[in-house]
Amino acid sequence: MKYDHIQIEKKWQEYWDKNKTFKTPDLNEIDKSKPKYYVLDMLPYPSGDGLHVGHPEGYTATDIISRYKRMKGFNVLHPMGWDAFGLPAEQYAIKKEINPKIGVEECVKRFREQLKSLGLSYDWDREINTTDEKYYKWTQWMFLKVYNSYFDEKEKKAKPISELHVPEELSEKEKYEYINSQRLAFISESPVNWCPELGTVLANEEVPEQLEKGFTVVRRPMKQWKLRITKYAQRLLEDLDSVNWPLSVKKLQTNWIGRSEGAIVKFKVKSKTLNDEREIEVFTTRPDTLFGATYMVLAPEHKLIPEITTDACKDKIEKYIEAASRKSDLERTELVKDKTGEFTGAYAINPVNRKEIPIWISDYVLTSYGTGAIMSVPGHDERDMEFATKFKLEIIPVVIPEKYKDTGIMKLKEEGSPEIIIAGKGVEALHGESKEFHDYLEDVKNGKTCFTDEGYSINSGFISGLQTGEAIAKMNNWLEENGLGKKSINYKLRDWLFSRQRYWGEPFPIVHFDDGTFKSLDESELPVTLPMVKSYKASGTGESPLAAISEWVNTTDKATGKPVKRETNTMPQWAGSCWYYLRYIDPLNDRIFCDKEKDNYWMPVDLYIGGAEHAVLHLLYARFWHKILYDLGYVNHNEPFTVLFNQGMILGEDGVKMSKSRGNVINPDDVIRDYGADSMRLFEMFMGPLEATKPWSTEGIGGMSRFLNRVWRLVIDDRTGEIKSNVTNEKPSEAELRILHKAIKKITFDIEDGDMKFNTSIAQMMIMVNDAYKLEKISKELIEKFLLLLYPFAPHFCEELWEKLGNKPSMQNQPWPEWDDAYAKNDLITVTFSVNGKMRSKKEVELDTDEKNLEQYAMDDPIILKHILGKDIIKIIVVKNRMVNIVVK
RNA sequence: GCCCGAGUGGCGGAAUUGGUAGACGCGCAGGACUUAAAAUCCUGUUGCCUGUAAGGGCAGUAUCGGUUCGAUUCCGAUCUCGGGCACCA
Repeated sequence: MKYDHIQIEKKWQEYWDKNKTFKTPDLNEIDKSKPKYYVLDMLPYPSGDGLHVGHPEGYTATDIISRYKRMKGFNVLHPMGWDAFGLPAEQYAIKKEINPKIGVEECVKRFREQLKSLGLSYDWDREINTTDEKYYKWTQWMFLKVYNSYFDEKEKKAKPISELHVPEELSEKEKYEYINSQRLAFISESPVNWCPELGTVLANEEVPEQLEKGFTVVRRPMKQWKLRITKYAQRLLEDLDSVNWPLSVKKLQTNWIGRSEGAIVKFKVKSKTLNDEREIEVFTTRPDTLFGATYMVLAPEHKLIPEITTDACKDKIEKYIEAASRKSDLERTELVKDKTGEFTGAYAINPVNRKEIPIWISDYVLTSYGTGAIMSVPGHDERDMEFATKFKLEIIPVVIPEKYKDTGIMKLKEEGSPEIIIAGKGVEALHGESKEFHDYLEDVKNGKTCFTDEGYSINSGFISGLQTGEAIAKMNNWLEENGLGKKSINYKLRDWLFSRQRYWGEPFPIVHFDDGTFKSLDESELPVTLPMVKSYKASGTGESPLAAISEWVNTTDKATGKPVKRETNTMPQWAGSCWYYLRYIDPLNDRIFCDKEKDNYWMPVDLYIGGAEHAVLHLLYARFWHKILYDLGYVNHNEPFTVLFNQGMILGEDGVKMSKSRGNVINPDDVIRDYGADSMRLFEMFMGPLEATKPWSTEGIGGMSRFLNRVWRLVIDDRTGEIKSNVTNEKPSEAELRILHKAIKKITFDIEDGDMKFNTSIAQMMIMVNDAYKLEKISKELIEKFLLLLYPFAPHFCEELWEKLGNKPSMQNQPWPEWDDAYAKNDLITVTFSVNGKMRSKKEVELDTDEKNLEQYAMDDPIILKHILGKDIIKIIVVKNRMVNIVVK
């Protein structure tokens, strides 16, 4: 009987299902003396197209680890579920003209079948679906927790809003507003990323992906829900140190959070339109360049603009603001290389030298970063220089590179007049002495050179002559002493835009009163379910389709009996996946999202595998939610995922990304039908390290199927289907033990080291099989041990042979084999002999032959003798168990 | 422009820590079995030069240079590709 993958895989999948082989018992039934291991795959989004070959790659890796860890005696949690709210599911449903709920059911069914056909060892009793109301009830519950919390600046953590100190003297309305302004979930009216094609707003993190798909994204002021993730910027940054994640992902998150240290500086405004003096605050990372600030620029959205603009400039300014507001982000950045701007007619006073400097507006200053205003130091900032050159604004060099330190600073310090290099004596003094330095200063003044690095201050009064670091420190002190500014830290990270104007998402547990106020629902009123409707297409007006369903929107406030309208925005796709890993731990609990004791046992996740595309989106959001839950005491750990691993992409056979339009998509169903799930699993692991991007190969998987057939025929007689006659019950011979123990050692190391390089494990198994074929007879014990090694990789195949050899299923209960170094090591080792570093000869010697003998062997070697004949031996290097190198002249 | 990561045969990829470059697989070539094919098994497979042959020589891990007895591995510069960020003051 030949190896029949279709029949065998079906048989064992049914067996595992029926016997619940991979069920993880509830906490009170578990043997707690064993260590735990939580292996998690990133929650898949079931699409209409089904799986592609990229999905099983990561899933196979986690499956290997799961099966291995169970054999090693761990309690393993290895669950699977579905992330199904959001745009793709909704777009799919629109295309098919069905309700998304129906569409999701279809896709999930298909995905589940496909995953099962891969023989993955999930505990299917813990399956979750983010669109199930029993699930999203808790997503809404968590939103309430976020909404009903504020961030305590002293303790740097979230606390219940009931603990917030509200000033007594405020009126009721002011109190309401004050509390709302402190909540971690809040409504804000600000420019957001509006995507007209999708009819919804997008989070900053989502914009690049949609632009890549060819959608447009424009800035548009809208009232939206946001989550105050910025309060957690510092913790999200710091705690990256405590997790074992790929450096690239840490780097990505670090850049996204974008911490920068600097100072806030206050500039007084001098304007004809104002009687009192107003102040403009700016953020700068280089307070040492304050003496070089020759003008200011405000973002077009800056609040002070209407107040300070002079009548003469009003028209032009208003026009500019109008034009800027209509530009998309893309237009404001990439497409427009030329700087634009307008003069307000107003001036500010540079606090360090009392100089009057003009105030401009320009869209190169972003309203959402820092204070929305900058001081311009054109000599030392490329953007400022570009602007200054275009509008003919003054440029003063205030920092010089290290190489001019001596010619510049030292010399002038001796003369006691460090700050007058530009005019008068300073320049005179330099003439003839250092033309190069003089030319450098001229280039800066003329806008030809821009020096943005650190160096030494010049033309800067009390900080002239200081190195940048010292200059910054001294300036910061000066600012603080004079009440003109202070040290400050800024982050690029913005608050998370949390509402979408679409149907297919979690409704907010919020209701609005007629007077414009709103309140959250009580926990007992959850879940707020999505109404089943016919038309759920995006209205495109900026309003959710839910707004049109009056019988859903209009309801009554439980507490007051007043008529209220439900919030009609829905939550973004990421909401459900922010906490799913907690639900797996306690999926049926209807009292709480996850029992705290169970959380304490299973969390944190020991291994988390998924694609790199989630580096900032999901992984940042999930960490943020987890920290809030931690602060409020619902979970026991600060970070959810201890180890993260990114699997690489699988490309088409042509070496480019798989896509329908290219026609290079490989369907796993076909592969499993033709070669079997075991061959596919093995091949995906054999293609290369898990993290690498690598092309698919149909011929390659044929080779893997050949390998399994070779193993099969090693044991089974093809014609009779019986165990082959040369398989004996004798103990393995020494030769057999040698090939076995080497393989056990290699494979155990490969799995344990966490590099996810299973290609070498499989190579080792192939070597073992090749060696076994050379034996006259084979011990049954050897084959059984080999099957245990192969089992995590090709489980159906191994279960079948295991059973055929007379053993009881399942192999899952067998312990992982141990190796003995006495057999894993080679007794004989090949040592190479080199002359002048060039390998000339080699010899087999016993392991650990001492250096003296090795040297003697080399000197006795006729080939070596030939190469050193008639030459002087300068040096002999001997490395035990490796080589001898003779240096001659 | 800035920040990561990677460049090894025809291809995917191996090479503890600086110590035999190319494990294992694919492909290809030759052979065995077969009436034939498929399947299977065996042999060979970095390039160039040399030899009837066994063999021998030289070059070779993107390029150039450095450290070293010895470099795919360490250091410096350059090139190419992939990923991320991009007026963040």
